[in-house]
Amino acid sequence: MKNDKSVLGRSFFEHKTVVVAQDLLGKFLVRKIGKNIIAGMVVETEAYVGPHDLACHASKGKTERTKVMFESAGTWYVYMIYGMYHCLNIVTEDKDYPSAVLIRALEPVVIPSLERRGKRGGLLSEPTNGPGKLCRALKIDKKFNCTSAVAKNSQLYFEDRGVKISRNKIVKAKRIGVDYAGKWKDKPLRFYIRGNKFISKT
DNA sequence: CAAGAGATCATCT
DNA sequence: GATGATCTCTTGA
Repeated sequence: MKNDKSVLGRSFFEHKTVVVAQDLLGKFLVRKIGKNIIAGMVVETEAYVGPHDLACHASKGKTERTKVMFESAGTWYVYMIYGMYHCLNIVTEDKDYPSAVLIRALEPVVIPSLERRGKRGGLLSEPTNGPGKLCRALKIDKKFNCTSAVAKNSQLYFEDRGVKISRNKIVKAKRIGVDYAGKWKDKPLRFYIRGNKFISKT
């Protein structure tokens, strides 16, 4: 089915974090704001894979801030960083196991039905090539923290629009901004689509 | 072009 | 009181 669009459900996120991080490439992040819909294709992610991962916020234990990562798969983890930017993560794997995928970059997409009506609503006018920037563009803030991406009526969720990213298009790289994580800082847990123009960094 | 600093605040010690 | 899963602007070679 060419035009088959399906919303990703909980089971999609209940696999190993490194697998989910790669499977999310080519999926679409959809944001509903009132009657407007804006969306982007996921082109870059990072995996934070559990309590033993020193770069994972939850590696220091379960606290008020990190308890979201212990939630069931498909829960949003949104937090503020450096006082000015939000980062968007989707919780993965089993409940009580702290792991998540950070959405680092999107490729802007035009929603045809909105464009036809002459609206600009479908086109992202702000850059989305970085975790802080995409949150600004999609107006994501802490209201989404601890909410579900797999619930009906969610205003923020993923869709599969049939785009398939072949294995050899996926680049593995070390994560960014985690120099404090000791031997974990160089682990190849960042994934992005080879040649895509909307990657946060090269 | 590369490198460095500042902005600014929730969270943890 | 320190620091960070960032971004942008300024400085200087």
